[in-house]
Amino acid sequence: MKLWTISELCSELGITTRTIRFYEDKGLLTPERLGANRIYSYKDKARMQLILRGKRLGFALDEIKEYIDLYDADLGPMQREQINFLLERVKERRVALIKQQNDLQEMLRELTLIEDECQGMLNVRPTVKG
Amino acid sequence: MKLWTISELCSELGITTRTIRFYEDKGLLTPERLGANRIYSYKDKARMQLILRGKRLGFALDEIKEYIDLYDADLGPMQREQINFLLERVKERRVALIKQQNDLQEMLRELTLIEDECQGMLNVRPTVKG
DNA sequence: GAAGACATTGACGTTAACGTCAATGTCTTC
DNA sequence: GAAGACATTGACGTTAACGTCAATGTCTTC
Repeated sequence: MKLWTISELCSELGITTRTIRFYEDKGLLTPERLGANRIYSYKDKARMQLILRGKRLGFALDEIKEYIDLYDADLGPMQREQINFLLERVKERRVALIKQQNDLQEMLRELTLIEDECQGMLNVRPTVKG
Repeated sequence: MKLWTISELCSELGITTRTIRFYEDKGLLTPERLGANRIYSYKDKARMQLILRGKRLGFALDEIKEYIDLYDADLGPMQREQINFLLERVKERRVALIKQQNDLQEMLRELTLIEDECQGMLNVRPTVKG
């Protein structure tokens, strides 16, 4: 079972040690310790990847934390009401993500239009002076 | 041809006047003036909507500005080389957006899994005490 | 013409997400 | 055992994206 030091994990993920410690302060992950030193497991790495994906999608760390909380909620000891509550949160998230997906597709369409326009300009005739 | 005052446009877009003035400072839009007062045209509104969409997608104002610059670049007076340069930028953007789209779909898949798991827990049996 | 409603331009404040630097500890290596 | 390499915990600094507040102007309305 593979383990990482902080600098190993950071270089694999392309972030700084400051960042990962900052996330720990914010309660986004809780690595084991070997003495004073942090030791990261595969699970920690996966969690960091979730966080970084959230960032790429433009979420704030608070929102990412909420997502992670949904992600590793333990349904076992939950009451029906709690599960229903969680389900609601999940559905809200889904709605927001689908909105974002629409925005994205719209933007991609626009880029395609611009691209076509550029290609059109380039294909009119190789050079004017001909 | 419809025109807006700053507070009209802001309330339609759900933002504050501070925000729109801030964007103007950053060079993201340049409304007309009637005396000292800003007057917004339909084009300004459309541009603001582009900006807000960019924000929803998690872009920084700098990136949004670059996008807008692509968006209303005037190809007419451009040299072939300039158009090719612009094309490159557009393609870079497209690559980044498609990455983001993949991230989004992955997250949606995960949400679906969580949702199913919740539904599963709820459907086992209505209540335990039966 | 005084009172509101709305606008303007500074300018300083605030929060999130880190960067940076100092002081200190531990572990290997020559 | 001194020198690096890597780690730790503060703590203060920085940047983006606004919020807030003061001073002031203009325009309507009673």
